[in-house]
Amino acid sequence: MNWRYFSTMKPRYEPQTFEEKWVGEWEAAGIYQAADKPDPARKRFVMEMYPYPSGDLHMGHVENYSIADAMARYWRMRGFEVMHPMGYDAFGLPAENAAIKRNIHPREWTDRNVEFMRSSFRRLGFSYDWNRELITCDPEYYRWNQWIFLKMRERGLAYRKTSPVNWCPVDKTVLAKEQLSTGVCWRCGSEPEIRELTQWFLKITDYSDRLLDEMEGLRWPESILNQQRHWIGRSRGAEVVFQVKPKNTEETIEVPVFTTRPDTLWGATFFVLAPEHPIAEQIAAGTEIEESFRSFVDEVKKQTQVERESGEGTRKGFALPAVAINPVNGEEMPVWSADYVLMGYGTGAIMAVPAHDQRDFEFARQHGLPVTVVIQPEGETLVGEDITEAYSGPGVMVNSGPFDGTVVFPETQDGVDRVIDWLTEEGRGKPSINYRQRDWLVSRQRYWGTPIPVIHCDQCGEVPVPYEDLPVRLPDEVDYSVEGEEAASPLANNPDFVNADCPQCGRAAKRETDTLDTFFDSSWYFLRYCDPANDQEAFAPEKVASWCPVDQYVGGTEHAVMHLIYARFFVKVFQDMGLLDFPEPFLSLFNQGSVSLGGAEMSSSKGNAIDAAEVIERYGADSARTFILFCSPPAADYDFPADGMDEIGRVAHSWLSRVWRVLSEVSQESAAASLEVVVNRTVKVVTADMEESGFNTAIARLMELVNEFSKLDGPVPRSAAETFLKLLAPIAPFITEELWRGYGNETSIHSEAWPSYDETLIQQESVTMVVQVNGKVRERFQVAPTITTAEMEALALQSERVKAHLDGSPKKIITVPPRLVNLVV
RNA sequence: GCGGGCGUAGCCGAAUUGGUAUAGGCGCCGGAUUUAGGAUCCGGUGGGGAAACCCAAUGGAGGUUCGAGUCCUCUCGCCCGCACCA
Repeated sequence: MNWRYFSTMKPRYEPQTFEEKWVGEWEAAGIYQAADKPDPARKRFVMEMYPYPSGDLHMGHVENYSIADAMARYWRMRGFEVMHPMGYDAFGLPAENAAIKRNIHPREWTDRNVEFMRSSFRRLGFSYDWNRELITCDPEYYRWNQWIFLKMRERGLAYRKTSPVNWCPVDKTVLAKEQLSTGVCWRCGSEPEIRELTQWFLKITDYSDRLLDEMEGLRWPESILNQQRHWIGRSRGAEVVFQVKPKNTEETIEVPVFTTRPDTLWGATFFVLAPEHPIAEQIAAGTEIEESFRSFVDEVKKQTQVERESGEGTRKGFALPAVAINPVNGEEMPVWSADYVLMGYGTGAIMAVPAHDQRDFEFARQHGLPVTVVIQPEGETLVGEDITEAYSGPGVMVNSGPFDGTVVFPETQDGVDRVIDWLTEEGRGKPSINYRQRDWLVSRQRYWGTPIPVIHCDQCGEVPVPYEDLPVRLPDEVDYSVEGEEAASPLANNPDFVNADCPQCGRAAKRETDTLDTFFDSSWYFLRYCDPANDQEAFAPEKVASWCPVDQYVGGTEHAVMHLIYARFFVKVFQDMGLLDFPEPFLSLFNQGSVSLGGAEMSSSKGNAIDAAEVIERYGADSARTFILFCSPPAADYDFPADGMDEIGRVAHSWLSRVWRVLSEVSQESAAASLEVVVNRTVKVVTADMEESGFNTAIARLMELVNEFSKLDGPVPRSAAETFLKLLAPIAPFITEELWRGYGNETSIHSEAWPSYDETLIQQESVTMVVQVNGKVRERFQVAPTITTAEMEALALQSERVKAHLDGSPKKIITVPPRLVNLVV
């Protein structure tokens, strides 16, 4: 006997008629709300990188959230307490630029977009705990930015210094080193100018070693870890002091150099100072080359990074009137200034060993400087005049005084360390470690950000705003127009904001007018999710302790050395402050692939996007989600065909329609044994797929099961149908709920337990055994999975088809129960 | 140049990690049903053959192995990240 469960059943799948209804019901039932104190053994903190609130949402965005939501829903069904929050990275340049362009306030623009994003996310059925939503431009959020900033300042981790910094002329603000991609501004692509400015920095370099060493246990894509390792760029070597003698004076100047190859010290044939090096200027000062040197420096400075790259091969140099003394053998060598030596790395000065460093080699050949070989590779004798490139591999030290005959392996430091020890004993040098990473420049000359809570007083200097006065609120009035010679924030135009009393002496003083980089906001928002309404502290340590660290983080690769390093840094600082007791914020990181359309990056503003709202309107939210999870492995890139919108209809909507047709009507009869086996096997493989985030293959398995269902004579047995719906629920939450409730279930499918499977049932299924002769398949049998080796061999040898390829008895028989027999003749 | 990754059907992609290559889907071809459909259902879809059956193929060339998409060597092509880091 069959039941038709839908008295008013619509024959067609029309998701628009029921999807929205469930959003409200789920929220009313509170099924996605996370407790403050979960069972620590059964908790999962799942989150995606929170979005910048923009006014549109396309299928590229949908992928990120669909992946995380499928994970969150799966784990919830697996019995975990799941926290899956959402928030908005609501400060920042785009809001300000858009506001200027449209002549509205950034807050208005932002609020509108937040409202749009929130309703889009609800419509897509993402299982967020909306009670934890946060918006970073909310004073109740950014006051804790200010609190953290002041705490860091107390610990000496936030400080101001004057230095050459990158200033983007289009965005009209300074940039952190991390925000230059290939030498240009990461947002707008313009070439930055170098300006000498006083800026706020965070001392992230104090944490370089921990950032490097503590990443080891993270379940992150190797490429991200590698990018971070390279970004931090720790290199071990020695610092060696050279005596530099300008020709026009008797005095000598001590100039330290950093080298990773102190074993090549005896091969140093010249000495190079960066053009910006103050000692280079000192040497030139008052000599006849002073003018020409200055124009050389100007010429080098004029070059941007991009130009320096294009001018590859020519190494500009300037011979300075000085000699340097090699501390290992007392030999004099000429002193040069050259563009390839950077002031920003090491000490800004190098010993040049052209025989063993390619850059030094090129410079030496171009400027006629000597090349002395001091490392001979095995089985070869290099001659300085003849070689055509530097040799940097392992070998035996020669012409190296006490170290002649020492074998060195630069890769492993073998031999090199002996030289460092010797230098240290002799007082000529010491071990040294250098980092590529620089301190994080966090001040920005923009309005729409967190005001830096500092007051500048003529009497007292730099005075922190007292904690009880936080937050320092952004004023509503803003005048972006005025721009002086000095890079200044629009806040500087607002006298009501700027003028303040010094908290220490009470006299008239001026507020800091720069705001914080928005990466400051995102460095700790995951902690705030644990305690979003706390007005006494940034977060209650016990709440963070019960949910953090984040178990699964989902996002793109673009933040490899920005957000993902900054957040790690903050957590380590909080650990030192005793606010939490774990070293790393994100245990597992999943990078979704990029989504493009017709080979070009999806972008609504460029008119090259598949709009999520349009997909929902035409096919429903489930189709959007199912398509994006099915079209390719979630970590792989996917390029939509030109008719991408139709493709979603052909693939996802038509399959869900089929699901609808096949499962609208179910039978109360129990499933036949053969169907039970198929269902159990499906549970097994889909579970394995979900564990590995293999959503595309999970959907493929579910498609196979639907194909099986449709081969049945009558309606699908209810138990089988419900198992299927549970497996599909994390991916397509609406259709599964609609059908599930249609069967008469009174509570949500999303609160159901994930189906289990019976392995013994799966073992009853016959499998195909193949018989190969010399590796070629000649016969197949359906056999029980429990078949023995002897049975397999017997079966194989009795086959006529096999005998036809056999000339006598096989030399060797390989069996792999229960799948394969290979006969070797 | 350095680091990471990829190359399987016309297209997106599977392949228990060394064991039936091409699951699932799109597209295409054929059939059924329908007043009609760009709907639905069924079947086919590397090549040859009526069929039994035979042969080829995972960018290319070698190698290890009873057996290689998977491991090794070389090579070609593409994508991403970093750019003189001493």
